[in-house]
Amino acid sequence: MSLRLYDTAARAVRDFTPLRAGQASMYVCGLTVQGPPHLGHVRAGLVFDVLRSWLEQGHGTEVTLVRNITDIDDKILAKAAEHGVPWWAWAYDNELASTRAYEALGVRPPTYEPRATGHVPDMVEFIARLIERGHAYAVDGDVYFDVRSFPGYGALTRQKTEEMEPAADSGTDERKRDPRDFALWKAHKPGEPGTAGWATPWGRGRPGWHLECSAMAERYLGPDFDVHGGGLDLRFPHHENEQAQSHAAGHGFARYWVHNGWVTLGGEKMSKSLGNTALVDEVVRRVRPVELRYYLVAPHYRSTIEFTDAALAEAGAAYRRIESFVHRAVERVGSEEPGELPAAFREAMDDDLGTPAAVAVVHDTVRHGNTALADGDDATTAAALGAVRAMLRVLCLDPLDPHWATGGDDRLAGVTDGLVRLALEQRQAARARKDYAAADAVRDRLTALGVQVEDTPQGPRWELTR
RNA sequence: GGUGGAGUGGCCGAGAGGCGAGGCAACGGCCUGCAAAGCCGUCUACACGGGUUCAAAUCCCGUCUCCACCUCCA
Repeated sequence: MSLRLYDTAARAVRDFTPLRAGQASMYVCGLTVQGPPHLGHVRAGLVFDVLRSWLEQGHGTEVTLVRNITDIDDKILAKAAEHGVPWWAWAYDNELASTRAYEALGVRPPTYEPRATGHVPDMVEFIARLIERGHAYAVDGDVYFDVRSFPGYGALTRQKTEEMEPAADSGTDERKRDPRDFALWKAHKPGEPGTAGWATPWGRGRPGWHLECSAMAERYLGPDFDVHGGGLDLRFPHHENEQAQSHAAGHGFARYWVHNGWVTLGGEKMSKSLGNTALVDEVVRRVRPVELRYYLVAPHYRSTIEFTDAALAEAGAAYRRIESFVHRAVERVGSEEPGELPAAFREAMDDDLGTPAAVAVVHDTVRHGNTALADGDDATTAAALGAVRAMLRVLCLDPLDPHWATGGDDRLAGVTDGLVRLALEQRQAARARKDYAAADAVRDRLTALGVQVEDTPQGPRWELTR
């Protein structure tokens, strides 16, 4: 069974066949590091982390994943100026914040994470090629892509150029041949810092946004590659422009376009201008990162996720049910290594990365495992544990993965365990002499501390509830 | 104006012509000294109005509501 993916360009689900058998190349638009990341920003990272993981673990495909950092643009310059810091320091600070956010949510680093500012020579070459082929022109140090020279413009998003609203700033710009022409290269402007400019054959200036992705995709993945990913809002103009540039330069470019849906808040797309953002840093203070990952990974990647505290709490409860099975099963049968993936899980993931159905298989397996655990059927318990761990490993949600270790002080953990056991022994003694008031008092005290006590046929066990 | 998406049970969230996804909550039962955890069961939903069909949440026509993009956007 092969993976099927929804391709935005085809507007249909297509069988995924990589250019080179056993190897897949993916380019994902990363962040413009103008501020700290919110949930919407990291969703894209998460979605393509899962896609990569499924290609690797589900299909034995070797994945080269390139996710760029846009570290120079109008907003970065504006915000840095507003805060009185160099633009490059502002960008780097936010790049570090993004890396921390990805790290917190278990998003593995891509194969490579190139920065726009590190690829100016590639862009210059790219522009020269476009000018040579008659698809770009320079005016006063700016270089524009000539939309009318390229008949395929608008193909990705089915935009008919004559129906499009003219760009807000285009009416006044008489230097462009067409209002829809977009900047490949921007001339240095008087007020801008000198460090935000590079010498080119067309004068000093800085990169236009769209060009960097075309240039970096070519450098690391070649003129043709498998998947190009990013958020829905990038379809137009960003991806349309990228495709136009690369096709006009003679490249095959992306073979599949994959776009993830929004995270909304109050029914609207998270954005700084609306003030409706939930920053990763803030949310992670309220819930464990692994629960946030479950919340963002369980719905289908093309669905909108309306962020609410109640939904987040529900996701946490659902995840703890899985986690609790894994811990209880390990206590009973030892830490079974990840085993075979259930067929239903494979089918779900192959069907356009159907994580909702895949997660349902996890829950079904957990239920069977719980029954086996209650029946003392160790062989079935172990098999369920192995399957659950294998599925969770694909989603990077395995509670036994060292990544999710709480990381506390081991010595302190030992002391805590000893103290809780001491209390539980007192409670067991009270229960033995049927002094239930005393036994319940011990349990109540532990509950108040966030220690949940469960009596099992093998004796009492405890778990932290938060 | 153009392009694309959405509306599903108390809630979250899948599905895309027939077969009750899954989870959370609630209620009942089993288990328990009582709980907790777990298991079993109950709640039979698809924005609205028409139509096609033996059969429609799913296809067609119309309507309403919401969201996104149209050169800053994950």
